[in-house]
Amino acid sequence: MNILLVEDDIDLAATVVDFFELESTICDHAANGVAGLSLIQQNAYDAIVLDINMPKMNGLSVCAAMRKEGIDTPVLMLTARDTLDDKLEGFASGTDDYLVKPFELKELLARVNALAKRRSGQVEKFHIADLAIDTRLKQAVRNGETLKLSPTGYKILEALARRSPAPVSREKLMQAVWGDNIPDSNSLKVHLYNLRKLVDQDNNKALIQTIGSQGFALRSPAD
Amino acid sequence: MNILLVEDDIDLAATVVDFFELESTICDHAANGVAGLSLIQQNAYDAIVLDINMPKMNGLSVCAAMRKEGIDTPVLMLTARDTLDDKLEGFASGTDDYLVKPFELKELLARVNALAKRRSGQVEKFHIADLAIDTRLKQAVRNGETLKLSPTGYKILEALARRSPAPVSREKLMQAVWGDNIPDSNSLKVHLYNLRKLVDQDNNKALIQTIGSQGFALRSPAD
DNA sequence: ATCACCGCTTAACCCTGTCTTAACCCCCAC
DNA sequence: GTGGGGGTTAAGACAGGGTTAAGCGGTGAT
Repeated sequence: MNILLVEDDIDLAATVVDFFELESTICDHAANGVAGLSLIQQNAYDAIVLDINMPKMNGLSVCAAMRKEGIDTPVLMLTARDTLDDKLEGFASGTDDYLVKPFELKELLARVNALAKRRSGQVEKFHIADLAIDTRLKQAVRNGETLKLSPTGYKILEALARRSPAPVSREKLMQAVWGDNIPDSNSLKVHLYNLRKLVDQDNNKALIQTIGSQGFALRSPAD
Repeated sequence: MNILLVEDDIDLAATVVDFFELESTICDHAANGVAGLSLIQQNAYDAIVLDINMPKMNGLSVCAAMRKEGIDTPVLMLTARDTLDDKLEGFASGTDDYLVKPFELKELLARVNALAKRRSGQVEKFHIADLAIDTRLKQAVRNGETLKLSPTGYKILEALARRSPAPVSREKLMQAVWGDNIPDSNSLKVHLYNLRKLVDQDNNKALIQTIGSQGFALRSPAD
């Protein structure tokens, strides 16, 4: 794992770098925005941690600049306590996550790992047993055959895969498919039914499982 | 999302509750520390917002008390403007974040969401003797076999595991399972019976133990 | 412009597993 | 002996999920 920290507080930066290296994560460091941007342009990082308040070029500008160049490395923003507007702005400029100072080191690590992983998942595919999902092509393959999923069917499947093997509650699923305004009735049930027919079909191993009154999970029956 | 606000200023509290409900976040309210603590003990919140200055029991004490009981729900502390010392004290008592009054509602919401989300992403696993419980997967494994728990069965087991090896009173268990409205009769007894059949089965070492008239504990018999 | 097709929603209905209830039993303490 | 706390059992109620079919709206082709 290869990440970049852009932070003007030298003490804090040193602490973070040390901690990350303990976890076998290589962590470059730049002390201001301009230096950071230049490193970003030169290297391929798995994730980037940006402080917002910095001399020369603040984190938001750095983020906006790199996005403009088409660099889609995930970015986690570090913000000071009382600057909410910054945060909102941050997300507009292409930030993937943020953390409020002061923070715990292990939390930063966890989030950075999550971001890096998420991204590698974005480019690649999910694999659950013999089912492969390609989020870019928006299609799923099982047993060599690409499944003829409807748009919503695919959305549900991807939402399940994203959390796999953990169960996903009905609400989360509906959220994932319809966003804010959810249809009245049991539409989800029907979609799940149809999805199962396509995915699990005449296959012995049913990957889509219903977990008690918790929700649904995508995992191989053995687990 | 289910959060608790403990705040003695009724007007402020009402404002916050209204705002949160607009954002489809259920927000309980307690007007003083003692009431707050009792709600905390009874319910499982995703996050708790505590005012520091309150009659009867201040926010710091509430936070310290709940941590002492092993409740690790994230806490956001509200502090008056010019009491920095309070803040430092706050973090000592187990606070996860704080906000200075006056604050913007949307900022409070953003922080509370961040806290709750952070926690829900965490993987929590419990190990009691040869029993392993994974709260993310919502399943329990003993002796290599995953147990076929009913929804309520799992809830009870998780509640027991959360406090293990301490005993959990009937009331606490019922709260954990049914929340507010509890069934009339001896349903818990039956659930416990069924749970034991699944967990302790033909195993010599019974992990679910009944403690005097204290309640029930999940621990290995040796302890 | 019209028609056919496809997927989405809706509202039934059925079925299975789970929860509740109310017994009865046992053991121990008083 | 009596009462209370807990364990065991079985039956009925119930909810949640599964299944099916009909109708609606949009889209693309003719």
